[in-house]
Amino acid sequence: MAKRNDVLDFAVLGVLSSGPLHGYELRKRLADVLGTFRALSYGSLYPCLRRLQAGGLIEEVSLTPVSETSAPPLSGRRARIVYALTADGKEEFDRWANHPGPEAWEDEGFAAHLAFFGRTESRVRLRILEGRRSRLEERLATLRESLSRSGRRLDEYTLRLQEHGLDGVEREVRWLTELIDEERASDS
Amino acid sequence: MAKRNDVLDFAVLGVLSSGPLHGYELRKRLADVLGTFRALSYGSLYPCLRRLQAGGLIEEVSLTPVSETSAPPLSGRRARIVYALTADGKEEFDRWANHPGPEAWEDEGFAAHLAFFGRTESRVRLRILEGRRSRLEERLATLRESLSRSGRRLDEYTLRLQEHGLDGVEREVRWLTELIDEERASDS
DNA sequence: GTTAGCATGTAAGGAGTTACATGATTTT
DNA sequence: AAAATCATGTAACTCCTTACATGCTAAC
Repeated sequence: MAKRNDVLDFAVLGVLSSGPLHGYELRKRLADVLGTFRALSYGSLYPCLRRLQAGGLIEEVSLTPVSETSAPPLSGRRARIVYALTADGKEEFDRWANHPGPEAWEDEGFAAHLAFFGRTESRVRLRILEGRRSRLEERLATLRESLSRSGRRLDEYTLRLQEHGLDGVEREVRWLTELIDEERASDS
Repeated sequence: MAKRNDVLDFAVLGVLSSGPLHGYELRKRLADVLGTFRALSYGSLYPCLRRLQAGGLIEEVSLTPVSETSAPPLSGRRARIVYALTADGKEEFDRWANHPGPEAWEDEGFAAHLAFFGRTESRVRLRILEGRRSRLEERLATLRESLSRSGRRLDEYTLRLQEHGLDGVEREVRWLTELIDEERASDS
């Protein structure tokens, strides 16, 4: 199992795990949670919802979504399709959040896991943060190696770009170290 | 014109502009120049070469590529197909390098332009750097706005991730400002 | 009355990857 | 004799975006 769009599926389940929502609203939450960049189009989202529904992880409900606290008579507006997690969906989300695979060290996967750290056990959080840091340290080694290998014959500006990229990764490693230290302190 | 793969095409023309190369070697140079990340697969590169050839921007040559300085009798080895820029290809590359479109402010496009700054006029370099900086300042405004809008209801960790992303963009703006100042100084 | 925002969806296409197919040469 | 590196190429597949189709309500 687990082969297809994984990260997106996980994010959708994660957002739905705080309450039922319809597609349009879901997309906005997704953008907030994963960063404005990962604001996917409806052309991705709606097929994803159908896929999750077909897999029995979410279902249509007729409840008003949580966003509508003091419901305006939901007068007209086009019919919304509100989705909620099923029991299987909750289970699947929990499996994702607390039994991370190697996708959790990659850029997108890591961001998605971090976004739902509130639903992840402290022990697992630490594992994800450390795994991510190792991943970046590997990348750092590769970058340094390639820079010292081809650095001399590179354009001055290209060199600056590479060095800037390297600094960025180093910065992220320091950031992760901070998070790890805090996690260890609060866990103790 | 100009609709399809643009950035990749530009990068290939750019690498070939320092001398003829065959696909295998070209791919390695491309990785050095654009960062190891942008190391595209042969499944992308070879079709790209055929596309450029069909467009008359590159052509097959029987010369040994520059990489073979003191040629080992090129004994066996599978037949290599060495490509060189045509006159049209040189012209097209120059148009790219010195008449940048809006793609030059985006992540990939900017990296590609920077990689060939050696072949770009100082005046144009400045324009690209400043355009990129404006682009990032826009992004900064969007991020800040979305952070202050949805920041309160965000998970502590998600917030940290967003802030880290924001810091990263600010850092890039400072970096660009350095480059711009240097460019202005050397231009004077 | 027209624009903006809400709301769902499909079809076509772009850009890339992986896995495969093929085969030689050099190094271990 | 196996493994690594050189070298070119194709087919299938993934994931995503854009543009379109539809239609309602609220605000200007």
